[in-house]
Amino acid sequence: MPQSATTKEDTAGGRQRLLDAAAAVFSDGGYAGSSIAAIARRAGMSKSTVFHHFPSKEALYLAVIAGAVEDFGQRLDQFFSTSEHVAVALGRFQREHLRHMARHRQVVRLIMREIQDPALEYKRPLIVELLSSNFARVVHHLEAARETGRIRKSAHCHVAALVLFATNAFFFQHAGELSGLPGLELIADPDDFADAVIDVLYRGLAPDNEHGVSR
Amino acid sequence: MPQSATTKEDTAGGRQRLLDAAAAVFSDGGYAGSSIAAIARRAGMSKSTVFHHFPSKEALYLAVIAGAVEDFGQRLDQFFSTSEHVAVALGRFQREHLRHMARHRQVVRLIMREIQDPALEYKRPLIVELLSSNFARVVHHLEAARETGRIRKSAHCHVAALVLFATNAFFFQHAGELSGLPGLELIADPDDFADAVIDVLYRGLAPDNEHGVSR
DNA sequence: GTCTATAATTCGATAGAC
DNA sequence: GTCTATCGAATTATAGAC
Repeated sequence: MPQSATTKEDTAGGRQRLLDAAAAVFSDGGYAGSSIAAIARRAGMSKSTVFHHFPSKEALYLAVIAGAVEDFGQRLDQFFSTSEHVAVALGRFQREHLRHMARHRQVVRLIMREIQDPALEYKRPLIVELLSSNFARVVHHLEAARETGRIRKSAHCHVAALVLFATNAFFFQHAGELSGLPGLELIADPDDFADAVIDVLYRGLAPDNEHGVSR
Repeated sequence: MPQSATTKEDTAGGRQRLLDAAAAVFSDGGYAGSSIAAIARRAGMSKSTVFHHFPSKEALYLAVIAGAVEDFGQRLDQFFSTSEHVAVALGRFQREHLRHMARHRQVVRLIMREIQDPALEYKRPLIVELLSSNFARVVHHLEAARETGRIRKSAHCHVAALVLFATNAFFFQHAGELSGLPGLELIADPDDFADAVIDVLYRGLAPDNEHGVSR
């Protein structure tokens, strides 16, 4: 901890290079299929250097995942912080989330795989916790908007947040096939897609004159 | 083709038993990790009988997937066919879709895995085609509703349909962890969840007085 | 490189339904 | 008798061990 900024930041520092390399290697090959040696080679450093930065393969693996998730969490609040119209804020969140996933596609793939069938079973709660934290943050912002009347009082914020994440995850996973489907070509652009989703979510499908519905 | 109903339906007939067994075995173990022998054993028949029903392991695998998808496709139209309120129809679709996935969780897992990293790479288009067909059907129903003014004219039906599927897929995959999250316990019941999603999607998040928004 | 175990697929043959 | 489901044994293909 007592390093000076110079040491810490390091020009394209070893640590970050290591994390990137690990993300790439883990991403194809999975946890078990990736050797520290391979990661070290890719990062252009020796195995011992890897162990200087992280105490174990597990720790490195988790650091890769936590890094991307927390990184997004840090920026998340900004998307909502301003006093703009909620729909605008939501649109920005959605676009930025998609961009973030695109930028970190390897880590995202890692996370998704880890959730489907965990390589580190007993670490799952930890990862879920990380993701939940960001989720809770979005919920919180929605609820704040609801309090101030910028979102309808009866809206279910948890569900709304979930729809946001779910839709983005889906888009991320299937953007490839999706763009081939008739009617969705227009949506090939993530930004356009994000806007379209928010349009539906914010304005709803109901005709403009109608309101409540009974089941 | 010229079999009588008796022959075809067969009391818990071998064919269906085979498909069920195949779904179970393929579901854990994946395509490569599952042997015809294991499937035959599970279905209580000999290997040769398997090949009597299906020309190859591949064909069996695909039949399992196609079966579940087409089964849902057949019932899909009914969910929309009536003249009830769109929100009601949407709610039913959402609930039935979740139920269908729950009933066929093994096949669903198979499909999701197949899409993530395909065991039968060159069959992917076929599977996508199957799924797309159901997707297109939902879009079609939404568009019909839009024509008749039961959904607002400016709504993007493709995106709305995608949100439906995406949300359900997400729920299916993460229902476990989800129910642990604070604020989502209430949503543990799939039916309640389905209704909540439709509430958001149909009515939107906008305050009841407000309408269009510029970005 | 050969040898071997494992898994896919093929080949008759049998038994029962209509 | 023909048709279909079923089986046991025989035949390939393949991947890994040595």
